[in-house]
Amino acid sequence: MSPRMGLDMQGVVEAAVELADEKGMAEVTLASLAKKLGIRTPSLYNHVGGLEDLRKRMAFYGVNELYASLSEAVRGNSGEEGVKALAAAYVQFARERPGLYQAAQHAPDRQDDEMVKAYERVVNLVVTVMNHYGLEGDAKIHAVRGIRSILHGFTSLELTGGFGIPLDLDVSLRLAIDAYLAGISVMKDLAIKE
Amino acid sequence: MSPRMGLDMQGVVEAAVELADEKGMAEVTLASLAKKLGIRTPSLYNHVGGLEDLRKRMAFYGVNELYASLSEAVRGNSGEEGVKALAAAYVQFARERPGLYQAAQHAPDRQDDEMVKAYERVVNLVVTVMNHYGLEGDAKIHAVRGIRSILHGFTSLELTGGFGIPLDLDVSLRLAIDAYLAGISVMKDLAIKE
DNA sequence: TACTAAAACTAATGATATTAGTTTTGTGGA
DNA sequence: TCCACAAAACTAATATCATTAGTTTTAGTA
Repeated sequence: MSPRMGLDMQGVVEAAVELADEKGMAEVTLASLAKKLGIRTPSLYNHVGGLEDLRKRMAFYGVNELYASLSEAVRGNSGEEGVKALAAAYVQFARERPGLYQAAQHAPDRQDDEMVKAYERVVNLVVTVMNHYGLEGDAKIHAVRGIRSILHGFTSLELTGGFGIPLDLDVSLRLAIDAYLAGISVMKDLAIKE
Repeated sequence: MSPRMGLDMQGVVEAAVELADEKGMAEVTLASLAKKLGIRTPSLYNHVGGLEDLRKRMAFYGVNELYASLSEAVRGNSGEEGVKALAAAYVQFARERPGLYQAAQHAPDRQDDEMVKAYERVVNLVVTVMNHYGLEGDAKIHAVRGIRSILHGFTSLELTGGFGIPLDLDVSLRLAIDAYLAGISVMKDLAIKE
């Protein structure tokens, strides 16, 4: 053990994420984080490289947590059930940890190998559940982009208060996914018959 | 004309939007905006109420510009063609004016009547093009939420660099919309036959 | 031409991020 | 047991912002 073990980076990042979930990413400053941790602002530089570095680490943490939630939800379910379980887990994650979800949206640095890998794990999970539809090559990529768009778009609109009318949001998402999947199925049938 | 006509609010907001399009919303500060306009920071307070007020006005401007682009694109087209024209115009807007699109995402203040109305105009445009599908009541609202989720999700992921693979993005969006619309059609047919 | 109100300014304050350099302190080895 | 040291935390200082208060400038109008 190193001399004088105090805070560590993981604890700092997790405290920052707590702040984000409580008050939103905009309220996560080095000043507010230091206050929460009971230390002075410059002491944070012993654990993170600065505000931008903190945000990157929060994004990394968020993407990994999202992956954990999604893979847990998908486990055992395959095909259409898998997609529905994934979708439900996706919005649940964003609702329970809105700040962390927001943090995970930080534009991924393509030079950062660890970050790219973490991001790809999530995308590959979506690819896996979509395998049930028997799409190949580009068609599969397009289909995955579609699902990801629905999930992120719906979540983002819900979180920013974009849906005004008080009509059950879970039903909206379920119907959107159902329609999209039904559409993929019929389009695939059409393509085969040609 | 009032004494000493200099800048006006509209000019300030438009300069801020230019900054946003050039460098992203994060770079839009009162300091950088004042520099761009060749005045000192406090002078901006003659035209806007502060940074938060500026952001609200940028969002309002963005939502109105988006509406103008979308309604122009939809004009004349009805039904499925209308939806496709809307979708194409939506992503085109975000690509040409990424900062303005980002600005328009600022969570709408439900107390601000003008803002709420501007936002509703956009949503109602989507409602209009979706009328072709003959959905009624809640079903229509759910369907509109679905389209909005696809459009915003796709756009947001594209702008933040969420799509890594170099595969034609326009095709991805077109297929996603096609699949969703096809799905809505078959689901409606099923519901009728029951 | 003189008045006036808006526009723009200077000055000052408080919050933030960041760097440099100092002090504290817990742990592992002498 | 005690001591050295490295990490942690600190103070001090600087630079950038947003914001407020109060002053000066200036273009249109009476």
